[in-house]
Amino acid sequence: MRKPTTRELIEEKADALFYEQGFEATSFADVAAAVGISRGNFYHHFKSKDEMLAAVIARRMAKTKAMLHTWEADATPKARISSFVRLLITNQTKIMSFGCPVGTLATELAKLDHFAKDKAVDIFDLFRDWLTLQFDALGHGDNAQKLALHLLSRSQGAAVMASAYADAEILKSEVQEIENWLDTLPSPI
Amino acid sequence: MRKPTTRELIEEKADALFYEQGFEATSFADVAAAVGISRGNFYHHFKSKDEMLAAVIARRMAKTKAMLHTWEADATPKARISSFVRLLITNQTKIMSFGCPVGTLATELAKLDHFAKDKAVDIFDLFRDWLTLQFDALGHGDNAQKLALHLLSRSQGAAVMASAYADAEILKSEVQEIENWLDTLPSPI
DNA sequence: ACGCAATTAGGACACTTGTCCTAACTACCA
DNA sequence: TGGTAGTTAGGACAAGTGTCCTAATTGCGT
Repeated sequence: MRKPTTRELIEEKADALFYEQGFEATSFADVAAAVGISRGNFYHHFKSKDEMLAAVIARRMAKTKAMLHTWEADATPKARISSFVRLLITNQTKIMSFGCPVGTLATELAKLDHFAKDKAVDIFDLFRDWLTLQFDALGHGDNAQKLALHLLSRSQGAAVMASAYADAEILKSEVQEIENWLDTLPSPI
Repeated sequence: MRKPTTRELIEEKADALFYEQGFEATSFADVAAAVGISRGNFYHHFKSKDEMLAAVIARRMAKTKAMLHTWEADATPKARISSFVRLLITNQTKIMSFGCPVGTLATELAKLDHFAKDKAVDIFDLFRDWLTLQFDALGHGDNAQKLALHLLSRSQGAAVMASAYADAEILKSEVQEIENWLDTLPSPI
Protein backbone atom coordinates (compact mmCIF):
# COMPACT_ATOMS: atom_id res chain seq x y z
CA MET A 1 0.00 0.00 0.00
CA ARG A 2 1.56 3.24 -1.20
CA LYS A 3 1.75 6.01 1.36
CA PRO A 4 -0.72 8.75 0.36
CA THR A 5 0.75 12.09 -0.64
CA THR A 6 -0.02 15.23 1.33
CA ARG A 7 -2.24 16.43 -1.47
CA GLU A 8 -4.24 13.22 -1.29
CA LEU A 9 -4.51 13.53 2.48
CA ILE A 10 -5.81 17.07 2.11
CA GLU A 11 -8.39 15.99 -0.46
CA GLU A 12 -9.51 13.16 1.77
CA LYS A 13 -9.94 15.29 4.89
CA ALA A 14 -11.47 18.19 2.96
CA ASP A 15 -13.92 15.77 1.36
CA ALA A 16 -15.05 14.53 4.76
CA LEU A 17 -15.23 18.00 6.30
CA PHE A 18 -17.12 19.52 3.37
CA TYR A 19 -19.62 16.70 3.78
CA GLU A 20 -19.91 16.85 7.56
CA GLN A 21 -19.75 20.60 8.15
CA GLY A 22 -20.51 22.06 4.75
CA PHE A 23 -18.20 23.85 2.33
CA GLU A 24 -18.68 27.37 3.64
CA ALA A 25 -18.38 26.36 7.29
CA THR A 26 -15.12 24.50 6.71
CA SER A 27 -12.02 26.70 6.87
CA PHE A 28 -8.45 26.13 5.74
CA ALA A 29 -7.56 25.93 9.41
CA ASP A 30 -10.04 23.07 9.91
CA VAL A 31 -8.57 21.04 7.07
CA ALA A 32 -5.00 21.82 8.08
CA ALA A 33 -5.70 20.67 11.63
CA ALA A 34 -7.33 17.47 10.37
CA VAL A 35 -4.37 16.69 8.12
CA GLY A 36 -1.81 17.80 10.70
CA ILE A 37 0.04 20.36 8.63
CA SER A 38 0.50 24.11 8.99
CA ARG A 39 -1.96 26.51 7.45
CA GLY A 40 0.69 28.30 5.44
CA ASN A 41 1.75 25.12 3.76
CA PHE A 42 -1.63 24.91 2.11
CA TYR A 43 -0.98 27.30 -0.67
CA HIS A 44 1.69 25.05 -2.07
CA HIS A 45 -0.93 22.38 -2.78
CA PHE A 46 -4.02 24.44 -3.56
CA LYS A 47 -3.99 27.99 -4.78
CA SER A 48 -7.45 28.70 -3.37
CA LYS A 49 -10.37 27.22 -1.51
CA ASP A 50 -12.24 26.95 -4.77
CA GLU A 51 -9.44 24.87 -6.22
CA MET A 52 -9.68 22.59 -3.21
CA LEU A 53 -13.42 22.28 -3.80
CA ALA A 54 -12.79 21.39 -7.43
CA ALA A 55 -10.38 18.66 -6.34
CA VAL A 56 -12.89 17.29 -3.84
CA ILE A 57 -15.61 17.20 -6.48
CA ALA A 58 -13.26 15.49 -8.95
CA ARG A 59 -12.38 12.96 -6.27
CA ARG A 60 -16.04 12.25 -5.62
CA MET A 61 -16.63 11.87 -9.34
CA ALA A 62 -13.87 9.27 -9.55
CA LYS A 63 -15.09 7.37 -6.51
CA THR A 64 -18.65 7.38 -7.84
CA LYS A 65 -17.52 6.08 -11.21
CA ALA A 66 -15.58 3.30 -9.50
CA MET A 67 -18.59 2.38 -7.38
CA LEU A 68 -20.92 2.27 -10.38
CA HIS A 69 -18.34 0.09 -12.08
CA THR A 70 -18.38 -2.48 -9.28
CA TRP A 71 -22.17 -2.59 -9.50
CA GLU A 72 -21.81 -3.62 -13.13
CA ALA A 73 -20.90 -7.02 -11.75
CA ASP A 74 -24.50 -7.52 -10.65
CA ALA A 75 -26.21 -10.03 -12.90
CA THR A 76 -29.36 -8.13 -13.86
CA PRO A 77 -30.35 -4.48 -14.33
CA LYS A 78 -32.81 -4.94 -11.51
CA ALA A 79 -30.03 -6.10 -9.18
CA ARG A 80 -27.94 -3.10 -10.22
CA ILE A 81 -30.73 -0.69 -9.41
CA SER A 82 -31.14 -2.48 -6.12
CA SER A 83 -27.46 -1.86 -5.36
CA PHE A 84 -28.10 1.82 -5.81
CA VAL A 85 -31.09 1.80 -3.48
CA ARG A 86 -29.26 -0.16 -0.83
CA LEU A 87 -26.55 2.48 -0.79
CA LEU A 88 -28.92 4.46 1.43
CA ILE A 89 -28.84 1.64 3.96
CA THR A 90 -25.11 1.03 3.63
CA ASN A 91 -24.38 4.67 4.44
CA GLN A 92 -27.28 5.13 6.81
CA THR A 93 -25.24 6.36 9.78
CA LYS A 94 -23.64 9.18 7.82
CA ILE A 95 -26.85 10.00 5.96
CA MET A 96 -28.74 10.31 9.24
CA SER A 97 -26.19 12.88 10.42
CA PHE A 98 -25.30 14.77 7.26
CA GLY A 99 -27.73 13.81 4.50
CA CYS A 100 -26.65 12.80 1.01
CA PRO A 101 -23.20 14.15 0.08
CA VAL A 102 -24.27 14.85 -3.50
CA GLY A 103 -27.59 16.51 -2.76
CA THR A 104 -26.41 18.63 0.17
CA LEU A 105 -23.37 19.93 -1.71
CA ALA A 106 -25.45 20.84 -4.76
CA THR A 107 -27.96 22.59 -2.49
CA GLU A 108 -25.29 24.55 -0.65
CA LEU A 109 -23.47 25.60 -3.82
CA ALA A 110 -26.77 26.70 -5.35
CA LYS A 111 -27.39 29.04 -2.42
CA LEU A 112 -23.83 30.35 -2.54
CA ASP A 113 -24.30 30.92 -6.27
CA HIS A 114 -20.95 29.15 -6.63
CA PHE A 115 -19.62 28.50 -10.10
CA ALA A 116 -18.69 24.92 -9.14
CA LYS A 117 -22.34 24.02 -8.60
CA ASP A 118 -22.64 22.54 -12.08
CA LYS A 119 -19.62 20.35 -11.41
CA ALA A 120 -21.30 19.07 -8.26
CA VAL A 121 -24.44 18.30 -10.23
CA ASP A 122 -22.30 16.31 -12.67
CA ILE A 123 -22.14 13.67 -9.95
CA PHE A 124 -25.92 13.48 -10.07
CA ASP A 125 -25.61 12.99 -13.82
CA LEU A 126 -23.28 10.06 -13.26
CA PHE A 127 -26.00 8.29 -11.27
CA ARG A 128 -28.72 9.56 -13.56
CA ASP A 129 -27.12 8.26 -16.75
CA TRP A 130 -26.15 4.96 -15.19
CA LEU A 131 -29.65 4.40 -13.81
CA THR A 132 -31.11 5.37 -17.18
CA LEU A 133 -29.03 2.61 -18.76
CA GLN A 134 -30.42 0.10 -16.28
CA PHE A 135 -34.04 1.11 -16.80
CA ASP A 136 -33.46 1.03 -20.53
CA ALA A 137 -32.05 -2.48 -20.22
CA LEU A 138 -35.27 -3.38 -18.41
CA GLY A 139 -37.09 -2.28 -21.53
CA HIS A 140 -38.43 1.05 -20.36
CA GLY A 141 -37.01 2.85 -23.37
CA ASP A 142 -38.42 6.37 -23.57
CA ASN A 143 -39.36 6.22 -19.91
CA ALA A 144 -35.92 5.17 -18.68
CA GLN A 145 -34.63 8.70 -18.22
CA LYS A 146 -37.68 9.81 -16.30
CA LEU A 147 -37.61 6.72 -14.10
CA ALA A 148 -33.95 7.32 -13.29
CA LEU A 149 -34.65 10.90 -12.27
CA HIS A 150 -37.61 9.81 -10.22
CA LEU A 151 -35.52 7.23 -8.38
CA LEU A 152 -32.91 9.89 -7.61
CA SER A 153 -35.66 12.17 -6.37
CA ARG A 154 -37.06 9.50 -4.06
CA SER A 155 -33.59 8.81 -2.69
CA GLN A 156 -32.96 12.49 -2.03
CA GLY A 157 -36.25 12.80 -0.22
CA ALA A 158 -35.43 9.85 1.99
CA ALA A 159 -32.00 11.31 2.80
CA VAL A 160 -33.41 14.73 3.68
CA MET A 161 -36.08 13.31 5.98
CA ALA A 162 -33.70 10.83 7.62
CA SER A 163 -31.22 13.58 8.47
CA ALA A 164 -33.90 16.05 9.55
CA TYR A 165 -35.28 13.57 12.07
CA ALA A 166 -31.98 11.69 12.58
CA ASP A 167 -34.09 8.56 12.35
CA ALA A 168 -32.97 5.28 10.80
CA GLU A 169 -36.52 3.93 10.73
CA ILE A 170 -37.58 6.70 8.36
CA LEU A 171 -34.73 5.78 6.06
CA LYS A 172 -35.55 2.06 6.14
CA SER A 173 -39.23 2.72 5.62
CA GLU A 174 -38.64 4.97 2.61
CA VAL A 175 -36.17 2.50 1.12
CA GLN A 176 -38.81 -0.21 1.48
CA GLU A 177 -41.31 2.00 -0.31
CA ILE A 178 -38.83 2.55 -3.13
CA GLU A 179 -38.28 -1.18 -3.49
CA ASN A 180 -42.01 -1.78 -3.50
CA TRP A 181 -42.35 0.78 -6.25
CA LEU A 182 -39.61 -0.89 -8.27
CA ASP A 183 -41.37 -4.25 -7.88
CA THR A 184 -44.67 -2.88 -9.11
CA LEU A 185 -43.13 -1.27 -12.19
CA PRO A 186 -44.56 -2.75 -15.35
CA SER A 187 -42.02 -5.07 -16.96
CA PRO A 188 -42.14 -4.22 -20.65
CA ILE A 189 -39.96 -7.25 -21.44
CA MET B 1 -51.56 49.09 7.19
CA ARG B 2 -49.30 49.49 10.23
CA LYS B 3 -45.74 50.43 9.47
CA PRO B 4 -43.50 47.46 10.32
CA THR B 5 -41.11 47.91 13.21
CA THR B 6 -37.36 47.70 12.64
CA ARG B 7 -37.33 44.35 14.38
CA GLU B 8 -39.95 43.05 11.97
CA LEU B 9 -37.97 44.39 9.02
CA ILE B 10 -34.86 42.62 10.27
CA GLU B 11 -36.74 39.35 10.69
CA GLU B 12 -38.18 39.65 7.21
CA LYS B 13 -34.86 40.36 5.48
CA ALA B 14 -32.98 37.79 7.57
CA ASP B 15 -35.63 35.21 6.71
CA ALA B 16 -35.14 35.82 3.00
CA LEU B 17 -31.35 35.90 3.21
CA PHE B 18 -31.11 32.76 5.34
CA TYR B 19 -33.21 31.04 2.70
CA GLU B 20 -31.40 32.40 -0.34
CA GLN B 21 -27.80 32.33 0.90
CA GLY B 22 -27.91 30.00 3.86
CA PHE B 23 -27.60 30.81 7.56
CA GLU B 24 -23.82 30.52 7.85
CA ALA B 25 -23.16 32.47 4.67
CA THR B 26 -25.38 35.38 5.77
CA SER B 27 -23.64 37.94 7.96
CA PHE B 28 -24.96 40.71 10.17
CA ALA B 29 -23.59 43.12 7.60
CA ASP B 30 -25.69 41.48 4.86
CA VAL B 31 -28.89 41.82 6.86
CA ALA B 32 -28.06 45.34 7.98
CA ALA B 33 -27.46 46.41 4.39
CA ALA B 34 -30.73 44.80 3.28
CA VAL B 35 -32.68 46.59 6.00
CA GLY B 36 -30.77 49.83 5.57
CA ILE B 37 -29.56 50.28 9.14
CA SER B 38 -26.12 50.38 10.68
CA ARG B 39 -24.42 47.20 11.82
CA GLY B 40 -23.92 48.48 15.35
CA ASN B 41 -27.61 49.10 15.79
CA PHE B 42 -28.26 45.41 15.48
CA TYR B 43 -27.39 44.47 18.99
CA HIS B 44 -30.26 46.54 20.32
CA HIS B 45 -32.71 44.23 18.58
CA PHE B 46 -30.94 40.87 18.71
CA LYS B 47 -28.32 39.90 21.23
CA SER B 48 -26.74 37.37 18.88
CA LYS B 49 -27.00 35.75 15.48
CA ASP B 50 -28.48 32.68 17.13
CA GLU B 51 -31.23 34.83 18.61
CA MET B 52 -31.93 36.19 15.14
CA LEU B 53 -32.13 32.64 13.81
CA ALA B 54 -34.57 31.73 16.57
CA ALA B 55 -36.76 34.69 15.60
CA VAL B 56 -36.66 33.70 11.94
CA ILE B 57 -37.66 30.13 12.76
CA ALA B 58 -40.47 31.36 15.01
CA ARG B 59 -41.62 33.63 12.18
CA ARG B 60 -41.66 30.72 9.75
CA MET B 61 -43.57 28.62 12.24
CA ALA B 62 -46.23 31.31 12.52
CA LYS B 63 -46.50 31.77 8.77
CA THR B 64 -46.73 28.03 8.25
CA LYS B 65 -49.48 27.71 10.85
CA ALA B 66 -51.39 30.52 9.15
CA MET B 67 -51.01 28.86 5.74
CA LEU B 68 -52.21 25.50 7.05
CA HIS B 69 -55.14 27.34 8.59
CA THR B 70 -56.19 28.81 5.24
CA TRP B 71 -56.05 25.34 3.71
CA GLU B 72 -58.59 24.23 6.28
CA ALA B 73 -61.13 26.03 4.12
CA ASP B 74 -60.75 23.35 1.46
CA ALA B 75 -63.82 21.17 1.38
CA THR B 76 -62.25 17.71 1.58
CA PRO B 77 -59.09 16.18 3.11
CA LYS B 78 -58.04 15.25 -0.41
CA ALA B 79 -58.32 18.88 -1.52
CA ARG B 80 -56.29 19.95 1.52
CA ILE B 81 -53.52 17.52 0.68
CA SER B 82 -53.65 18.79 -2.86
CA SER B 83 -53.08 22.31 -1.58
CA PHE B 84 -49.94 21.11 0.09
CA VAL B 85 -48.65 19.45 -3.06
CA ARG B 86 -49.42 22.46 -5.21
CA LEU B 87 -47.28 24.58 -2.90
CA LEU B 88 -44.32 23.19 -4.85
CA ILE B 89 -45.74 24.70 -8.02
CA THR B 90 -46.77 27.96 -6.37
CA ASN B 91 -43.23 28.52 -5.12
CA GLN B 92 -41.50 26.91 -8.08
CA THR B 93 -39.29 29.86 -8.97
CA LYS B 94 -37.78 30.10 -5.49
CA ILE B 95 -37.56 26.33 -5.10
CA MET B 96 -35.66 26.03 -8.37
CA SER B 97 -33.10 28.50 -7.08
CA PHE B 98 -32.88 27.72 -3.38
CA GLY B 99 -34.71 24.45 -2.68
CA CYS B 100 -37.25 24.02 0.10
CA PRO B 101 -36.77 26.54 2.92
CA VAL B 102 -37.63 23.97 5.58
CA GLY B 103 -35.50 21.12 4.26
CA THR B 104 -32.45 23.18 3.40
CA LEU B 105 -32.39 24.92 6.77
CA ALA B 106 -32.72 21.64 8.65
CA THR B 107 -29.94 20.15 6.52
CA GLU B 108 -27.62 23.10 7.10
CA LEU B 109 -28.23 23.24 10.84
CA ALA B 110 -27.63 19.50 11.08
CA LYS B 111 -24.20 19.93 9.50
CA LEU B 112 -23.40 22.90 11.73
CA ASP B 113 -24.47 20.79 14.71
CA HIS B 114 -26.53 23.82 15.70
CA PHE B 115 -28.75 23.60 18.74
CA ALA B 116 -31.62 25.26 16.85
CA LYS B 117 -31.85 22.36 14.41
CA ASP B 118 -34.68 20.77 16.39
CA LYS B 119 -36.61 24.03 16.24
CA ALA B 120 -36.22 24.04 12.47
CA VAL B 121 -37.50 20.47 12.30
CA ASP B 122 -40.53 21.57 14.31
CA ILE B 123 -41.72 23.23 11.10
CA PHE B 124 -41.60 19.80 9.44
CA ASP B 125 -43.71 18.53 12.32
CA LEU B 126 -46.29 21.20 11.64
CA PHE B 127 -46.75 19.85 8.11
CA ARG B 128 -46.38 16.27 9.26
CA ASP B 129 -49.07 16.48 11.91
CA TRP B 130 -51.43 18.42 9.68
CA LEU B 131 -51.00 15.95 6.82
CA THR B 132 -51.47 13.08 9.24
CA LEU B 133 -54.82 14.57 10.22
CA GLN B 134 -55.86 14.72 6.56
CA PHE B 135 -54.85 11.13 5.83
CA ASP B 136 -56.59 10.05 8.99
CA ALA B 137 -59.73 11.84 7.85
CA LEU B 138 -59.46 9.87 4.63
CA GLY B 139 -59.69 6.72 6.75
CA HIS B 140 -56.05 5.67 6.69
CA GLY B 141 -55.90 5.41 10.48
CA ASP B 142 -52.70 3.64 11.51
CA ASN B 143 -51.14 4.41 8.15
CA ALA B 144 -51.88 8.13 8.22
CA GLN B 145 -48.65 9.08 9.96
CA LYS B 146 -46.53 7.05 7.59
CA LEU B 147 -48.32 8.43 4.54
CA ALA B 148 -47.76 11.99 5.78
CA LEU B 149 -44.05 11.37 6.22
CA HIS B 150 -43.85 9.74 2.82
CA LEU B 151 -45.53 12.71 1.18
CA LEU B 152 -43.07 15.05 2.87
CA SER B 153 -40.24 12.87 1.67
CA ARG B 154 -41.46 12.94 -1.92
CA SER B 155 -41.81 16.71 -1.77
CA GLN B 156 -38.30 17.12 -0.42
CA GLY B 157 -36.91 14.90 -3.15
CA ALA B 158 -38.65 16.96 -5.82
CA ALA B 159 -37.31 20.19 -4.32
CA VAL B 160 -33.75 18.90 -4.15
CA MET B 161 -33.75 17.68 -7.75
CA ALA B 162 -35.46 20.81 -9.05
CA SER B 163 -32.87 23.07 -7.44
CA ALA B 164 -29.94 20.85 -8.43
CA TYR B 165 -30.93 21.02 -12.08
CA ALA B 166 -32.67 24.40 -11.84
CA ASP B 167 -35.39 22.80 -13.94
CA ALA B 168 -39.09 23.52 -13.65
CA GLU B 169 -40.01 20.49 -15.74
CA ILE B 170 -38.48 18.18 -13.14
CA LEU B 171 -40.57 19.85 -10.47
CA LYS B 172 -43.77 19.60 -12.48
CA SER B 173 -43.09 16.00 -13.40
CA GLU B 174 -42.46 14.94 -9.82
CA VAL B 175 -45.54 16.81 -8.62
CA GLN B 176 -47.57 14.94 -11.24
CA GLU B 177 -46.12 11.65 -9.96
CA ILE B 178 -47.10 12.58 -6.42
CA GLU B 179 -50.65 13.38 -7.51
CA ASN B 180 -50.86 10.10 -9.40
CA TRP B 181 -49.73 8.31 -6.28
CA LEU B 182 -52.36 10.08 -4.19
CA ASP B 183 -55.04 9.09 -6.71
CA THR B 184 -54.06 5.44 -6.60
CA LEU B 185 -54.10 5.28 -2.81
CA PRO B 186 -56.70 2.79 -1.57
CA SER B 187 -59.70 4.63 -0.15
CA PRO B 188 -60.56 2.83 3.07
CA ILE B 189 -63.80 4.76 3.37
C1' DA C 1 28.16 13.49 -0.65
C1' DC C 2 26.31 17.21 -3.13
C1' DG C 3 22.92 20.17 -5.24
C1' DC C 4 18.61 21.17 -6.59
C1' DA C 5 13.76 20.79 -6.40
C1' DA C 6 9.92 19.78 -3.64
C1' DT C 7 7.93 20.49 0.60
C1' DT C 8 7.28 22.58 4.85
C1' DA C 9 6.42 25.98 8.95
C1' DG C 10 5.61 30.35 10.36
C1' DG C 11 3.85 34.40 9.97
C1' DA C 12 2.31 38.83 7.56
C1' DC C 13 -1.47 40.85 5.12
C1' DA C 14 -5.93 43.07 4.54
C1' DC C 15 -10.38 42.02 5.39
C1' DT C 16 -14.59 40.25 7.60
C1' DT C 17 -16.78 38.15 11.41
C1' DG C 18 -19.89 38.45 15.74
C1' DT C 19 -19.98 41.12 19.72
C1' DC C 20 -20.37 45.07 22.51
C1' DC C 21 -19.79 50.08 24.13
C1' DT C 22 -20.88 54.90 23.97
C1' DA C 23 -22.74 58.99 22.58
C1' DA C 24 -26.13 61.21 19.99
C1' DC C 25 -30.65 61.42 18.41
C1' DT C 26 -35.82 60.82 18.36
C1' DA C 27 -40.39 60.60 20.07
C1' DC C 28 -43.59 60.62 23.38
C1' DC C 29 -45.68 61.53 28.01
C1' DA C 30 -46.31 64.56 32.11
C1' DT D 1 -41.51 72.55 27.67
C1' DG D 2 -38.73 69.26 29.93
C1' DG D 3 -37.43 64.74 30.85
C1' DT D 4 -37.08 60.07 29.96
C1' DA D 5 -37.10 55.79 27.50
C1' DG D 6 -36.39 53.84 23.18
C1' DT D 7 -33.69 53.83 19.11
C1' DT D 8 -29.91 54.84 16.30
C1' DA D 9 -25.00 55.43 14.15
C1' DG D 10 -20.40 54.81 14.59
C1' DG D 11 -16.77 52.55 15.85
C1' DA D 12 -13.71 49.55 18.93
C1' DC D 13 -12.53 44.89 19.81
C1' DA D 14 -10.42 40.26 19.46
C1' DA D 15 -10.70 36.47 16.71
C1' DG D 16 -10.87 34.26 12.40
C1' DT D 17 -10.87 34.37 7.23
C1' DG D 18 -8.48 33.35 2.59
C1' DT D 19 -4.35 34.63 0.56
C1' DC D 20 0.43 34.99 -0.11
C1' DC D 21 5.57 35.53 1.00
C1' DT D 22 9.90 33.91 2.76
C1' DA D 23 13.11 31.16 4.80
C1' DA D 24 14.18 26.73 6.48
C1' DT D 25 14.04 21.84 5.93
C1' DT D 26 13.57 17.54 3.60
C1' DG D 27 14.38 14.06 0.24
C1' DC D 28 15.86 12.41 -4.01
C1' DG D 29 18.73 11.92 -8.27
C1' DT D 30 23.36 12.09 -9.66
